[in-house]
Amino acid sequence: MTEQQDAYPSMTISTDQSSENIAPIKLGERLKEIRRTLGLTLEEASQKTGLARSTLSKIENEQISPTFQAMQKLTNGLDINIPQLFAAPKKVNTTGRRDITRNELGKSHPTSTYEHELLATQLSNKKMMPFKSLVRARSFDDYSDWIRHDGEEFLLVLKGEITFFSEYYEPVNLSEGDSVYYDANMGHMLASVSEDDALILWVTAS
Amino acid sequence: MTEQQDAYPSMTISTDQSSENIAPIKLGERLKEIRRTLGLTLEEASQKTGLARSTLSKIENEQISPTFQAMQKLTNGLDINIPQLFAAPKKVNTTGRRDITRNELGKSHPTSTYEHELLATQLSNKKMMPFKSLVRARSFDDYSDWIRHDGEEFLLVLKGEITFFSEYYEPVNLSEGDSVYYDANMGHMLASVSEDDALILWVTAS
DNA sequence: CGTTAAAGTTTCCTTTAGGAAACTTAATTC
DNA sequence: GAATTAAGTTTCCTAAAGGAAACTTTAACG
Repeated sequence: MTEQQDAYPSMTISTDQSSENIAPIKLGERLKEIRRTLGLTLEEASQKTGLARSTLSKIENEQISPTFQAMQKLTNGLDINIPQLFAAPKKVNTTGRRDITRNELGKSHPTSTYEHELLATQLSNKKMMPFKSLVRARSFDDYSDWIRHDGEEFLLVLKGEITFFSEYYEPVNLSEGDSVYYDANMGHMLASVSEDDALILWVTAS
Repeated sequence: MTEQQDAYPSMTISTDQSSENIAPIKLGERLKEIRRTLGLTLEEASQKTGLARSTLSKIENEQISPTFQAMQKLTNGLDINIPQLFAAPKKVNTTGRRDITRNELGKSHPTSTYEHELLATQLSNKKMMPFKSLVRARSFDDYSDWIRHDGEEFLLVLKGEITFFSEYYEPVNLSEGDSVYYDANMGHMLASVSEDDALILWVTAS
């Protein structure tokens, strides 16, 4: 498993803008945008939310900071949820992003028990992290402790056979084509059954 | 590809509780819970957030409805994000969920261009949807229009060779072991290159 | 253009949130 | 178990939010 992709005339095309969003949320701006999108006047929005026309105007122009109570009326009345209101001030437009990784050309991270190959390295801010990994471990004892982290994991055996150990269940053997989906907060670890390393694909999301 | 897993002495164990959360958000309660979890006294929280001890107390006891401004101080000071504050009043504890799908024993959904096999059908409310699919289509013409939907997709070729068509890029051929990660809002479609159906694994998240 | 109607803003007043300090309750120490 | 301290609540004041109505701006029409 090589560790460089630069050597390959890369097929990767990606438009990607990272940059965290720490900017103070322009609540008013965002609200006006939403109202406009819904095709509502202040008067109509007022009726739907139960907030005065004047109050809405002031909120939209950042003249006042609405109370939580007011915000609930807003979100209920306009049928939007709160995260939606704040979380996406600047819509991080990801449309059109794409990243191709050729076989054996991911970014390699070898450890004693695994050799992880991170796929789709060109894109940041993505919902999932896909890996292809060689499972080197032969038994439970190769680990010092359970692997445990936030999020969920999906795993599919590409080649070989592995034993999937987990905190709350009995170990199971998985052959080529078998898969598991599990919560990664539950302690877990893998071992190859045969003498050869096993190859797996796994994807995490949190 | 069979469509029943019941026939197989299933390895699937899953603890799963759905139930939407529409209940009026107990902001104060939740806040107190968070503060306690962080091991902070009102005084300490006051220093971190810049809000008066008394104000915090009133908020926690639902005596006042904090302004958005106050809420920002709260979330910044305690280093929590706003969605987290509201969105997860009752922590949906998913720890310990697991679902094993044996090769060729997923839930099958045949169409003219694909035969989708949904994996990990036992668990609901999961962040990812894993599929194994036979790509039946032989050309672009087998489709009437782009496939386009919310979320992101990761795709890996298990067997055969496919052409990956997408709205903003030139078509690319992907062989066994190759993968793509892309935004599913970008129009996309697949065709098998050879006479045989190709086999792919793909995972969506939104 | 001037008139009218609708959408949006500002003013003014009432209600409520936010802060400082007094007070109460719960824990700790002698 | 009284004295001391720390954590939390309530009071009282002031600063800011919310609503009704007056005012200004924009759009539509003759």
